[in-house]
Amino acid sequence: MIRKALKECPECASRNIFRNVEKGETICRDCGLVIEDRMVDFSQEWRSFEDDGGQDSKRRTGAPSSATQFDQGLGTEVGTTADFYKLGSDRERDRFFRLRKWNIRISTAIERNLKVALAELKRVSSYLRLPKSVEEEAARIYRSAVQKGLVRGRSMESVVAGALYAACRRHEIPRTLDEMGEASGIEKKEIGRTYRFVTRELEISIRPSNPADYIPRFASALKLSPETQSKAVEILEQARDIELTSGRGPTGIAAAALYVASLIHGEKRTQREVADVAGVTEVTIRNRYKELIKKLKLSKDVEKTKKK
DNA sequence: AAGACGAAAGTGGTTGA
DNA sequence: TCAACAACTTTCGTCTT
Repeated sequence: MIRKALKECPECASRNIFRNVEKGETICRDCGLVIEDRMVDFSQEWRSFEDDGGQDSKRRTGAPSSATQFDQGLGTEVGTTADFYKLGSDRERDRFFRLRKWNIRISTAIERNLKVALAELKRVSSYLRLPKSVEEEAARIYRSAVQKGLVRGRSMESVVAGALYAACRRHEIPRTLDEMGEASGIEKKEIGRTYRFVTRELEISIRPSNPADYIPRFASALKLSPETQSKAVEILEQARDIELTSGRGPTGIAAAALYVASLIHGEKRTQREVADVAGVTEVTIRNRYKELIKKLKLSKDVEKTKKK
C-alpha cells in the first residue's frame, strides 16, 4: 500500500514523495532518494513463541509490551528472606535456599545477557536505519532464542545479527547478509548459519524474499531515476511469471534487472557498480542478465537506446 | 584503459540415498 | 553420513568500446 504524504524532498525539493508504510520507506519519485526509512510500522505482527502446544496461538491480550525492554518489567523471585521463617524443617530450609540461589543466579545471568544483547541489537539496528517494528521483532526473536538456550555455543553478537536478519525478512525489507555483516562485525557465513539455526529451532517461517524488495534501496544507492526503478520492478514481474526467479539468489536477480533497466533508460551503470551495491559479483549479474534479455525478448529495447 | 564477456576451478549449502 | 548437485564466487584471459 502506497500513500501520498505532504513533504518535500530535501534533495530536489520535489513534492512528489511517496511513502511505503509497510516497508517503512519514503521515496522521492523524482530523484529516487530514500528520504527516511525509520517510520513507525503500526501493523504489528503478533506471534507467540512459547512451545505450549497450541501452534498458532496468536495473543492479543493486554497492552503491547516493548520487547526491547530488557525484562519487560517482569522479573521472577523465589521468596524473600521473610518467607524463610515460615518454613519448618532443616530440609525445607536447605531446599529454599538452594532454589532461591539458583533462581537468582539464572535470572540475573539471563537478564545481564539480555541487557547487553539488546544494546547491541539497538546499535546494529540504528546503524542499518531499520524501523522500530523490525527492531522489536528481532528483540522478541532473540529473547526466545535465549530462553531456548540457543545462544550456547554461539556468540551473542551473531545471534543478534541473525535475529535482526530474520526480522527484516519477515517484514519484507530484507538486508543482505553483507550489510548485516558490515553493521554487526560478524562474518556473513556465521550470520547465515545462526539465522538458519535459530529460525529452524524456533519454527519461524520465512518466505523467500522477493527481489523487488531490494530495488528501492539499490536504485537509491546508484542514484537511478524512478522511471528506471519502476522499469526494473516491471522486469522482475515478468521474470517471475516465467519462473526465471526461482532457485536464484534474489539479490542477483534484482541487480540484473536494475542493470538492464539502467541500459534501457540510458542511465548506464557498469556491472561493477551494480554488483557492488547488490553484494554480488559481476559474473552473477552477467548470468542473470543473459537470461533476462534472452527469455524476455528485451534485447531490442537495449539495442534501441544504444544507437541513440 | 576500462568495461564486458566467458571459461574453469573452488566454496558452502541442500538433498536424497 | 556421504556424495551428487545447483548457485554463486574467484580468477584470469580475451574481446569491445
